[in-house]
Amino acid sequence: MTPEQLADRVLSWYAAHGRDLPWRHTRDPYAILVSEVMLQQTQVDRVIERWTAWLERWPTAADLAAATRADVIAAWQGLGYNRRAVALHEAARMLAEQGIPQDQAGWRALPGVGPYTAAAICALALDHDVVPIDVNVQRILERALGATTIEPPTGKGHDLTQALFDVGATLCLARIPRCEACPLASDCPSRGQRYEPQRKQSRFEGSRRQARGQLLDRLRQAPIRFVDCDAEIAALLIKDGLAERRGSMLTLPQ
DNA sequence: ATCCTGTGGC
DNA sequence: GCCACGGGAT
Repeated sequence: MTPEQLADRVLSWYAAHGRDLPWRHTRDPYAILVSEVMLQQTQVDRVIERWTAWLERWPTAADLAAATRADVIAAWQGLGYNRRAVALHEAARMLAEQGIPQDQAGWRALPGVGPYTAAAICALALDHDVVPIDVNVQRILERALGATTIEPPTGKGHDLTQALFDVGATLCLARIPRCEACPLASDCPSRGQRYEPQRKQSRFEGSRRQARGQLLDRLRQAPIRFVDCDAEIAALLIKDGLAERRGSMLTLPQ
């Protein structure tokens, strides 16, 4: 199968079976940025309501830039990878001050925006003909083409990106793909194959990760006396901009 | 127990 | 290149 055929079939499938997600109703770069940062390592179902509420509370980059960091961190509760909240807040300040970047390099200059997110924003908000490669898109391309990138047909970068996300999320699953429903199956060399998990995740119970999360949750409720917390864990939060020491107290920043 | 639309620090 | 970074769902 050629890349052109793949794009064709995925786009046809998407027209009939694509998901209707709230951030697909906007082209506002700030709103797309919020969705992409939330979606980094976080599943769609958990992001939908949080994105909607976030955009209601802070509709523009200037609105988010004007918020306190403490409020932004508090609003991130439950989304995980809390550094993203600090990065997004700082990114909003840069957007409010410097305007909207028009290319991937410009977006890469924002904290929390790496190669994937920069490409995604350019494809989805700026309508550039690029396809961001995340693990899901990479999986589809490797299985179907033996390739790691794809050049979208002119004018189709935006739709092909959304279409590949949906194929990856609903059909070309990591372990057990649903080839019987996949528009690529008839010409996919990997059709019918199963895959073993390769990633082993360390235990969460009793981990430093858990301790971090618990301390941050306490800070979200109220400042605490420094002596009442594990200094090593507090130092980790401070290093990431998630907490600060004020006298004898540990608080959310600002 | 395993999965999940990455980024940044070293 | 390797590692830390959350938390919910299944």
